[in-house]
Amino acid sequence: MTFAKIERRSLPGEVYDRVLGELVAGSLTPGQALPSERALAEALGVSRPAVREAIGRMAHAGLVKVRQGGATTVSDFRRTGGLDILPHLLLPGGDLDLAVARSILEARLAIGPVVAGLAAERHGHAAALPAAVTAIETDTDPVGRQRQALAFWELVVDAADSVAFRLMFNSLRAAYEPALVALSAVMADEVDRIDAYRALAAAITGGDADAAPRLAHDLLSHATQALLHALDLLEGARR
Amino acid sequence: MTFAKIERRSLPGEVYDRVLGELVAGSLTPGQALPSERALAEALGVSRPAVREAIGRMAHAGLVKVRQGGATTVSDFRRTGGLDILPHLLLPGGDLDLAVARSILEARLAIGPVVAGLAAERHGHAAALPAAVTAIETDTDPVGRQRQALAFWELVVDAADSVAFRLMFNSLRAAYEPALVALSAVMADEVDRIDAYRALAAAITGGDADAAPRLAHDLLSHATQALLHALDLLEGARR
DNA sequence: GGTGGTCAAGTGGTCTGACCAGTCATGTCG
DNA sequence: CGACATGACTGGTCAGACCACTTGACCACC
Repeated sequence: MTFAKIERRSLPGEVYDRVLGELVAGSLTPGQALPSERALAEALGVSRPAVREAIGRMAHAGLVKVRQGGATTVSDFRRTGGLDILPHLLLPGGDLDLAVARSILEARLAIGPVVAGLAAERHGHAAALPAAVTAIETDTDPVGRQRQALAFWELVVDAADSVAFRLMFNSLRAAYEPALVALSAVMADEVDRIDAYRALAAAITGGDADAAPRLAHDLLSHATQALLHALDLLEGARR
Repeated sequence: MTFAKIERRSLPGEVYDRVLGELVAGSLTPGQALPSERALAEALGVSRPAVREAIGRMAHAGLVKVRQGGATTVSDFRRTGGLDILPHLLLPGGDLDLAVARSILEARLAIGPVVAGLAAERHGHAAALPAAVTAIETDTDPVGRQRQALAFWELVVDAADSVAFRLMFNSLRAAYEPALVALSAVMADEVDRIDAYRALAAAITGGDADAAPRLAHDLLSHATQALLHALDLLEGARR
């Protein structure tokens, strides 16, 4: 028997999610004034510090603009938000946002090969790659394989030795992981191609900066196609 | 006469920057325990709520791990941080981090062409591009030209109609903007190539998804080369 | 008619002090 | 020696207060 983790969410976190939910849902439009902290605190049944902390995070993330004395106004998160709000946009209120999912897939397909190329150029810390491939191969669970594949890519990003791409990967993973279980069926196609992983690992460790991007693109494009197709179907079904 | 805006920094923001500074400077290593909120508050001469809010933001950004009852521990920001901490890594304490700068340039060079390609594919909302090129051309101030060029790229990203790339752009811009003035000399080379911008704009509005990435790469690679060279020189000088 | 001054109300900014809840090291007892 | 109570310490939350600031209305003045 497995026990689901008891979730202990913090109060400010809850408030943050709640307000952000209103924001991405569109009931709070850019430029509009947020209710005052005191009013929000009363409406949500929490104390002002909790609301303050949540709003402070939102301001830090560029989602709202607070001005002392004046009202806190909503910013256009598409113009001012950072990559870290991606998870909230992907699953606003539990439903998958198809446009966001599509854009994440595009980003994955575009960036993966670049990172693989950089990793091949610098092939310094890529010694662990073959073991990571074996780990994918050994894992029989579809979800487990996805996690192993994620770990594989993490090593690739590490080998690329680029802070910017590393942080980008972290943000994208944060958006991807919650949907990981739901995607396991569609992704099985990709994570089963052990040979493709092995070839990519070999190109990187071998320092083949020409082949690595090509192999990475080849590896990623299959599932990307499948997923985009699935998204199209979903979109049709929702209409 | 122009007046510089009076900047009013918030106390929690100050605390955040201070602690993050310690973190990226390496005096707080991953796994290490942060001083308690009360101790930090006393050490920094502020109240506990201010410290709490700062730590709350850091936890939200994945920089530290707080556990009720236990100590707050430092995470490895390279493994858990999001793209939004990039500005802090680029200018830790005012000095430019060369490796970070290099990685941002690589990311720019890799992503720009992809976004341009997507924009050409979808050429839906690219009507404003020619005007943006004219805006670059009209501006005589080197720094102003850079800002106009940034606005140009913003339109390109918009035309690409990809949320993920949009947010990525926002994060990268946040890292880039503080250094904009310092870079104006090296970037002048790029922003003076009005014809290259015009050609790229034409390819995008014309829906030429083959030429757009090529033109974008061509446009970006020049300054990238120059900047990487400048970074090498800087690195040599620092040694 | 425009300018600037004054004032009150409302907002965010910060602090204090308090209590709750969870963790951990300590020391005691079996 | 080991299991276990216990107390010190940590973060989580709250209420209430005061300060700093913005806004808008009103008013006196030029």
